[in-house]
Order: sequence, then structure tokens, then C-alpha cells
Amino acid sequence: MDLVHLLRAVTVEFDLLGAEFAARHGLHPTDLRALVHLLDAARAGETVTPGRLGAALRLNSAGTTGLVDRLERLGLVARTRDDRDRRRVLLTVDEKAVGLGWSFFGPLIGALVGTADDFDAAELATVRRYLTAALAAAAAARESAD
Amino acid sequence: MDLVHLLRAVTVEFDLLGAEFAARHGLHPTDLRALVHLLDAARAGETVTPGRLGAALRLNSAGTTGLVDRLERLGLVARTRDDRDRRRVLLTVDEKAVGLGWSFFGPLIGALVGTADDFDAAELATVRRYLTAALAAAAAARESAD
DNA sequence: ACCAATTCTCTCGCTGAACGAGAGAATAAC
DNA sequence: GTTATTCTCTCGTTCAGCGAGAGAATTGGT
Repeated sequence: MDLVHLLRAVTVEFDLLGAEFAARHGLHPTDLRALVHLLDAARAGETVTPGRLGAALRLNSAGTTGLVDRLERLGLVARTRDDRDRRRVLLTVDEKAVGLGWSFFGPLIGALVGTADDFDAAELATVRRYLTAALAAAAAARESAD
Repeated sequence: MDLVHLLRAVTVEFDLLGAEFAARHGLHPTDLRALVHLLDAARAGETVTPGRLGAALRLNSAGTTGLVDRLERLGLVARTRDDRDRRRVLLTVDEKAVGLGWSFFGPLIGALVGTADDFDAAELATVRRYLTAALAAAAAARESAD
């Protein structure tokens, strides 16, 4: 149960890290979350439209347009019409965005990989199992609270 | 290293949970973070001033005043002059705020305690050790990035 | 004692992210 | 071919947070 507070402390620390990174690169917390989402989708080979992005970030359509405008102005994403359904706009991430993502996660990954040396494979598996369960628990708490 | 993504997924889920909780109670993400900070401080027996709160949340003095105004209007905190240093204002949390905090963490704790049953004491200790290390790693990444 | 420097909090004016409502364009359904 | 649906974007508005600085209280130097 103090694991809850520990988890929360970790989320707070991650948030602060993200917020400072965002501020240093002239973007907002929302922009960074959008970037992460876009990179995740790109890695999974999925195409992202403004609509999907806005839904993932719980944004209004107007707010989504503004967000994409900002990202486009920064040269991080590009809008292209979908030829199969020409109502849609597809968002493609630029190389610049990938680099920016790595410069954010790089130091964090480096620091975390260093700590992982102190754990053997079985222990890491335990941690993974716990985090997976915690993820499901948080999602469940979100479901039941509506 | 995929633990990084897992951790990030957990933080995202926690954030979404917090954001939805906040929206449902008519407060902003910042307000919730402030509430959590105030409750933590109260539990630790520390006194909080607007200045400290603003620093913890990376807020401007003007923004902090606005934040405290909102919380006060909602009846969650009260301002009282410090008699020992009368430049200061002390923030005290109302019972209402404690209840609100519990109604936020309650379901989450419940869901997480349920998952903890699948782990023995040694495994939980491992998880705790890992999260503590991750917390330190994130803090270190934040340090080195400035 | 007094004047300056420091430490808090708050006010004022402003920028900009996000909202609600709705328009515009393309596709799907009948 | 007409209507309904599904996307995206525009317009006007609201409000959190910023920068600058004013207003009180305290501390320190002389």
C-alpha cells in the first residue's frame, strides 16, 4: 500500500521531467504527450489522424487543430490527405520529432538501465509483472469511477 | 528497457485517472496536484505557505495566488496569517479536502491491494526496491538535463 | 533607533491553450 | 440523388499562468 505512494511519486517525477524538457524546447506538456503518442503509433505501424490524436489526449476538435498547428509550425509533424478517404488527414512524424523523442527518453533510459544491473532476470520479471498488474488496476479504477 | 515504456504507460494511466477525477469534481489538474501536495505535507506535519506550494508545482507567484484562490473558493483550504512571521500565509487543508483525497486514492488503492495478493513479501520488496531506484534515476535524469 | 535590503504575498495587464458551437468538405446509405 | 454520417477546421470566448511590479512585514548593518 505504500507502493501506491511510491508509484505516485514516480509519476510525479516523470511528469516534472517531461514538463521541464518541454519547457526547454519551447513546447507545452500537451505537445510532448502528443509527440509520445505519435511516436508510439509510428513504432506500432499505425496511422494517426487528428481525430484519433485528440481522442487519445482528451482534447476538443478545436484544441486538436491548434495542437497540430503548433506541431506543424515546429516542423515535427506534417499533414497529408488520405487518398483512400479524403475526409481524413494523416499525421506523419518528421525525423526531427524522432530525434527529439530520443533526446527526451535517452537520459531516462540510460539512468534506468544502470539501475537494472542490480536486479537479476527473475527480479526484473517480477517487477514487470507487478507494473503490468498496476497498469490494469489503474485502468480498472478509471473504469469503475465513471 | 521495455520497463521504461511500462513505467511510462503507468504514469500516463495515472495522469488520465487524475485528470478525469479532477474534471469530475470541477477542478483542474493543477488543483489536484496542489491538493496531493498539501495532504502529503499535512501528513508529514509540515506547514505550507503559498510560496512553498508554488515552488513545488513550478508556478509563478501570480499563478499560485490564483490557485490558492480557487482552492479557497472551493472550501478545500483556508488562509491564516502566521503570527510568528506576519509576512507569511499558512495554508490549512479542510476536512473536505481530506475526504476528496481519499475518494481519489481509495479506488486506486483498492485495486492495487487486490493485485498485491498475487505477490509474496519478497517479491513486493523487490518491486519496492526497483521503484525506489527508478525514482532516483528519474531525479538524476532531471538533474543532468539542466 | 533608523534606513536599507530581503522576503513574502498579492494586483494588474496580457498571452495563449482549450472549449462550445457550428460551418465546410468528403464519403456512405438508402 | 438526396439524406445522413464522418471527418477537419474556423470563430468567438473563457480562464490558467506569466512578467512586472506594488504593498506589507522582517532582518541586518551602522
